Amino acid sequence: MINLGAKHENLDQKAYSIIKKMIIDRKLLPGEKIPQEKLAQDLGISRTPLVSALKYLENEKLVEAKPRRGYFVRLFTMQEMVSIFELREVLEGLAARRAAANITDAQIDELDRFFDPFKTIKNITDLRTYAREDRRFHSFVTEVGAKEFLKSILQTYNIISFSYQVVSSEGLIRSPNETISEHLAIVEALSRRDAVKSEDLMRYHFKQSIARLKEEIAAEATGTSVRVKPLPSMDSGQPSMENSL
Amino acid sequence: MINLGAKHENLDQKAYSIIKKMIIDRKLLPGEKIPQEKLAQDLGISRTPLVSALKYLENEKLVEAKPRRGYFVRLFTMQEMVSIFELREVLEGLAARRAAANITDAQIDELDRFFDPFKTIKNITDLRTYAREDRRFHSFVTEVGAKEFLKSILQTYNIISFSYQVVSSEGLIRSPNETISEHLAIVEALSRRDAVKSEDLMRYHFKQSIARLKEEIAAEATGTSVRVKPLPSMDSGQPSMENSL
DNA sequence: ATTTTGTATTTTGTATGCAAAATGCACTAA
DNA sequence: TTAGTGCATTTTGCATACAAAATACAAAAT
Repeated sequence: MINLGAKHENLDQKAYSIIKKMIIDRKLLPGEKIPQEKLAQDLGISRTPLVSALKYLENEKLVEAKPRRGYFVRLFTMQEMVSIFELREVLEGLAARRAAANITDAQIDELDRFFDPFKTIKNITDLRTYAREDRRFHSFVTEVGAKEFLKSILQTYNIISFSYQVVSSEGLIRSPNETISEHLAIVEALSRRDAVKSEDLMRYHFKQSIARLKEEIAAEATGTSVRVKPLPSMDSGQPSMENSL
Repeated sequence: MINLGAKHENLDQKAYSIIKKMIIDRKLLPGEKIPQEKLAQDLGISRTPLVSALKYLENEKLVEAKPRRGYFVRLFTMQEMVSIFELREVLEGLAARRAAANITDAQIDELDRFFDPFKTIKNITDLRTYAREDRRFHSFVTEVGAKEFLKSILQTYNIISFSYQVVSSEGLIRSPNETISEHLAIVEALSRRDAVKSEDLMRYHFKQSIARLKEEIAAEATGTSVRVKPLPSMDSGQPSMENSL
């Protein structure tokens, strides 16, 4: 007896996807209140499945419930963003380790072409394109190495990173000239299916960015820099899930 | 202006806590269907807040929703249990790292008394007491080192580990004689506030248990052993959240 | 002009009702 | 005996209704 997926996708699931996308695409901004009645009408559903969807988003931390006051798009402090990156460090490290163990020959071919346009350039200036490739790369590793639990957690925190857009310059914490070699080193370790090295390099990559992030925060505190801010608005052309490093 | 907590705790939160406890205490067993109408009546509430609570438990993975069929206490395969332990490896590793950085002098004193009754014994036979101490130890590290995000994730997976009771002999994967030295080494590193060492040792501790777990699974597959099974029933006297290693 | 108070309006939390789907069960056919 | 088949019963998903709480806002008091 086959159990055909068992997923009809109810209204709350659809609402969930739509609202999630609205947050990612910054149609709903951090801190903003979510108008239940209005949103329900816009989606053509009642409040019941809408609130269900909000519950999901609540433990995904994308949304915050204040009892008797409603739901708000969640806002993160800089300290919390650092915590999230520390989480991503160990989780993507694990994903890389598993990816090295699972990767197929075809996937290795695909992997080898990552960052191709940048391999020969000495000074990378096209931040937008590099940032996109960066996100695509992290997505790829997650896709190959993470399933079920790890995948769902990682997706959540990647979305937070991205939707909050901690950093300016296309979301890059460090310049491409600094990170390209790290990226290529990870690619190389994965190609060799070296699990330990892949994990180590991925964690090193994150550690470096976290250190920089902390510097930025310290600098901002002393008034030296003001690059760290949520964007005022933006339509992510490609709704990639990853934040760039 | 003070924002007094902002938590009145609605019915769904209460239901959530109660159901969670029922799963931990094995009043509801893995695979079992959750009878909405009946449970709602037992709790003296309507289905609306009950279903809300189930949504929470759903993305905590303690419960599984099959559309149009209802909610079921989630059941995990052995492979999934290994994945969960791999997750705990990196997450508790991170928790240990942070704990080493945050721990107070008072907490170090407390920590030093962990495993006291076992320090002088050459062959530990009281598995039950050791297992409890083990869980208490892991809880302590989580409490000191993990907050917000990390904490909530860890709690979830610790509960799964415990509620599913992967392993026999009080939930211990390896014998106390094997793990006591690892535990004491972690205690020592934390006391010295050595973040790197604390993380490394915690991960080593998990890696060892994971390796053993995989052996168990392989052995079970070839019919050598049958120790790995969900318990038929049991009232956890102390509802500790941690699974023992 | 600002703060406070009181009242009208909106929004939340929860129960309830109902159609559609799933389940259980008696009956029939092999 | 086992395997269908059709019908009655239960359960789910969702909309709706409504009391209690929160909010907005106007009038009064400082």
